[in-house]
Amino acid sequence: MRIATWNVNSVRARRQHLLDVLASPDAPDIVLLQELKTEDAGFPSMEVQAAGYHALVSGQKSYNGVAILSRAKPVERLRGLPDGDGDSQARYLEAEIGELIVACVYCPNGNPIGTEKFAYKLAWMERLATRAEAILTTDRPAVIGGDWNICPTEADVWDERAMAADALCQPESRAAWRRMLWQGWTDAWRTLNPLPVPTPSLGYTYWDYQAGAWPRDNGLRIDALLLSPPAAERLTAAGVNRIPRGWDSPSDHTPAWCELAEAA
DNA sequence: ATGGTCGGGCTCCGA
Repeated sequence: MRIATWNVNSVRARRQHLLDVLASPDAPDIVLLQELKTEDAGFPSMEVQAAGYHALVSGQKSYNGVAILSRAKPVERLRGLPDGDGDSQARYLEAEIGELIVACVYCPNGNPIGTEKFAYKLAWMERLATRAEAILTTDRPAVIGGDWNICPTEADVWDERAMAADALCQPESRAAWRRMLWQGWTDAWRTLNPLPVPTPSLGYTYWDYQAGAWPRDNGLRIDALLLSPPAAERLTAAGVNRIPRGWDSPSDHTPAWCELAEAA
């Protein structure tokens, strides 16, 4: 079973790119999408269904928005993190697909640091950690995947100094990431590409639109799939599909994926 | 060289 995550930066602008990914020979069985930037009505449900996928969509006008696509029918478990106190940002969607629990996250960016946006980022990650702990206690195979807007380590960025003031690379952001690992989540890509890696850029999933970041390969690894222990036991492969980032008018992110063996 | 580029929706915000 192949599971992918992809921040499409507007599903309407990237409709054909999405359909091309879904129609490829190595298309994932489950796809987690972020930054739909549209209400549910703007999601290309008919075309996605015609491509062979069910879709759960949590859209929002202009900003955010997440979706879970699956060849097998997903059953919704949760829409939005608990304890949001009126939080209306569409950043979390959780479902079960058979025994597998799947959560799609679009974690807050948090820039610029020192503002309420950064405080919101950290508070949101706290709420996510609480939910993640609850998922772990089910002892079921589970995946939390998405755009984490956190660069986990210096090895996950092309130039640590250039990003030193960025919310994605702050110690508090990285601590929020490590907390997930300490809970017991396995970073699929990093586990199969342990440090030190010969070519760190093979893990990059995001390249800024500006300053020639893509042709210079000035990227970051900020999109990732975390596996609960029963899912991690089944991990057989992980990778980044760089091809869509090279298409015309691309998203600034490209899909990251992992492969789980079928349950014994 | 302290810039640059996207998408959405509207004259600016978020990334």
